[in-house]
Amino acid sequence: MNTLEKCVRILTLFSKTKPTATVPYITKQLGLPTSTIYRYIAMLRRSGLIEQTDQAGMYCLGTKILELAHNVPKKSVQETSLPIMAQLSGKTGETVTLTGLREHDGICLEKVDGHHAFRVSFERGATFPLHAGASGKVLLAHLDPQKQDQIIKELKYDKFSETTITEPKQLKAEIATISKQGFALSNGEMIHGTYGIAAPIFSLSRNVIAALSISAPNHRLEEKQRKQMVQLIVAAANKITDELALYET
Amino acid sequence: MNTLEKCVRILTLFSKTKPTATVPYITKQLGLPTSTIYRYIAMLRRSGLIEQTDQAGMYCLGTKILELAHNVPKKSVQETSLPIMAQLSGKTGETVTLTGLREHDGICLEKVDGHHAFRVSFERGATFPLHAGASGKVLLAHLDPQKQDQIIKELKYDKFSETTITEPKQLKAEIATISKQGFALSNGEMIHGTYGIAAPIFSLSRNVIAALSISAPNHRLEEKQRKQMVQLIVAAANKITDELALYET
DNA sequence: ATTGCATTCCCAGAATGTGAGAATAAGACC
DNA sequence: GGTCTTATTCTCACATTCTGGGAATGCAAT
Repeated sequence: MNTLEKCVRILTLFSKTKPTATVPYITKQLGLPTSTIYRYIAMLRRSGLIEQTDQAGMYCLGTKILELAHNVPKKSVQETSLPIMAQLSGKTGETVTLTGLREHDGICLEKVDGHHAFRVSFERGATFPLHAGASGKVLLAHLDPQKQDQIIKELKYDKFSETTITEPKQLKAEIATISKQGFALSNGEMIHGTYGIAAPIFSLSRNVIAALSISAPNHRLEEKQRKQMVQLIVAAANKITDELALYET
Repeated sequence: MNTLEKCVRILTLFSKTKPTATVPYITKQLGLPTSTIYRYIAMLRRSGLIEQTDQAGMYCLGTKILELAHNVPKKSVQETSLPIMAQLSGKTGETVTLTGLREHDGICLEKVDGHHAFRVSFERGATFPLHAGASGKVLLAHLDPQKQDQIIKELKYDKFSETTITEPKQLKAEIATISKQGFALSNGEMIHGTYGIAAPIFSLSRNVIAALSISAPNHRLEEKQRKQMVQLIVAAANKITDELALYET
């Protein structure tokens, strides 16, 4: 484990739910000696990746990361998708999200909020596990079998709600269905009370590169509307796939 | 120069205007041997901080950075400022920006876009030098004299337009004025054709912690409106300062 | 085939990283 | 003011990793 890897591990300890950490905490998490962690914290602070909060002994991620994030280029999927997402969100009034794959997680690359006051809203950069929610499942479903198996084995199967899938077998069955039908549904698997529909976006070489999804409070996606929504999402995802194919040639 | 510092230098080479880079380019920029840079790129890719673009040999910042950025906590200034910024933007129709200090640069922490179709719009995480633009100057003006002198010496004085200040002496004079009057004006110093007004936000200990600014095409901030705008900005900045003081006690 | 370029490999010497413990600083709590 | 507790820095002998020139491999395009 080299210096960079250790630094990234430290940085990854911070999350939305645990945005600050003390040195003793980091020490425990990484199992490295205190003086070593202090040395790392000093390094990370010098580079701006970590900052001290108002409270002494508390650290959080620094603004240098915002600066770097500003320079992460948008991929062609993102640029192609945005107008189509905006259109879809306008037509349906619901939040539309573009999700990519990053390691063994899904990551929100773009989102267009719906106009309803009561709505679901993810943020760019938010990550979530692949076993819960329509986007995660649809990404997983269209991965090549090797990666798929590997990820299914290594997932942690956190239970977010009553409907969250927590068994590898169950997940495999679900994924097989999704792969056949070309879209995924989620009834509150990740966030209780919400409903999600997702469809895959492919590269020219027919690899999944992202998932397009729509999310709403579940009463607005009951059976009647749902059928129509599925059609809209699948059509939009296919449109993005097609446009990407045009550019890639 | 340790591993992390080298990594951060590599990451910092990427910018909005130069979002991708090749290994030979990085080699030249950092003055390190090719095989070393390849080793670093491999490390950075493993951690997701850098990704390969469609073209072989081209690299760009990776989505891991988006994930990290999502977890950078908002400081109390940001949370206090946002509603006030929204109100100010609503009232004036112009873009309102909150700018913080990061090393020797300003960095956009928050922004609320105005409703005009023709408008100025910065993005969260965008950085810019302190010698140009109202926000930069106002931050510089209220720093403690030591830091101020140091930064004034070390600035690179890039010329963005006709009105950009490029002389340390001139900048010092300007800053003295700004410090006295409590706000800064910029007539296209950074972006030709735009006008900016900025006021400082202070901590309880009376250190500048951010600048609040309003930016617009210059014809919308002509002398008549400008006076009123200055009052609005200064009032809003003071209000934020006061609210922060309440919490900090 | 051949060229050009990206990328990986190799390895002995050089430079950094490591971590227990001591030392210091900074609050917090009698 | 004194006494804790906890944060933070420092030291140094030792271990580990890093370093970088050059050779080797891989991969397209010519």
